[in-house]
Amino acid sequence: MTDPEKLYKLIWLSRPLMQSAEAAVEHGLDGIGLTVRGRAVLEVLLTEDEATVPDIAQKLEIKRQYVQLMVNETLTDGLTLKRENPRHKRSALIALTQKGRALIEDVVRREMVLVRSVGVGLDTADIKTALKVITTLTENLKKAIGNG
Amino acid sequence: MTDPEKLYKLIWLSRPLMQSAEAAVEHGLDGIGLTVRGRAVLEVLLTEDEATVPDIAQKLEIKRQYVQLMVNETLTDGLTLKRENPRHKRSALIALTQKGRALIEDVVRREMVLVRSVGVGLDTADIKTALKVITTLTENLKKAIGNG
DNA sequence: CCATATTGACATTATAAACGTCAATATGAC
DNA sequence: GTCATATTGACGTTTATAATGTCAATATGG
Repeated sequence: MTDPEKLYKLIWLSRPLMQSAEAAVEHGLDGIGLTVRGRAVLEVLLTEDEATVPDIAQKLEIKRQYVQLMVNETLTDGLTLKRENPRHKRSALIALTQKGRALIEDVVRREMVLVRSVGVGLDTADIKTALKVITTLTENLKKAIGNG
Repeated sequence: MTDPEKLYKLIWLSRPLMQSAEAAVEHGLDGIGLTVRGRAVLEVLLTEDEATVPDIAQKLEIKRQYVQLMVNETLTDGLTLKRENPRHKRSALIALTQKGRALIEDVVRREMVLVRSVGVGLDTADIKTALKVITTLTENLKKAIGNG
């Protein structure tokens, strides 16, 4: 049996966690010349290697029109470039430039240093458990909304 | 020792969790005649019984000027009322009306039903662990930003 | 009593994102 | 190949959430 009170608390802790996490990211981005939304695009491309704008939108779970703006910024800044898309002539594949890759890798590296420091005192097994709980919870919530 | 990769994943899961949770709340608010920000105020007052606008702002960790708007809405809708504040004559205490209390209690009750259903399959001990991990993580992140 | 702080009210701005729509062009079924 | 349908990029509008700035009123505390 689950304890609904604790579960309720846990769910609402997601907001403060997210806010501090994003504040930390913003902090780390200070003076680097990369915006938060630019970072989001680059991070997707770090794992995806190349993707169309709609692909990225799906990954980020936001609308393609907004991603378009994000991507255009990174193109302007020379952090990404367009590659011919064999599957769709109008929709180019977006990929990291050398500059973009160096930048996002540096950003992520620094973030990992921070993560390491905030993780002091936490047990690996507990983190694994938390990861499982949060994942399950998120999936179940999505399903619950989807249905009714 | 902690596993920074897993920890990193866990931190970024806070966003999808929060989004589905808030989507669920919005869903539950549909047709009730209560806005998301109205709900936030009422929920604070459910645990605080009475509070000034600046008090609520501190609880919600947002600016008092914005909370003022939120509170004014609930006052207009007859969900909250002003009480004389012995500690400050200009800053009234805000408290739930019968109507407001009934409404927020009903909303929370329904949310608990949903929480119960999405918690199926999760172990109480695991939830407790997750709660501890997330709490620690959030605190540490806040500290880390605060300092350097 | 008076300097200082708090509060409410209001206006402006920022950010993240949704929504609507158009024209261009691709794609896929025939 | 042609044509109906879908996809995409571009652009404009709108919404929600919140921060910021500022003023006047009024409280509070030394």
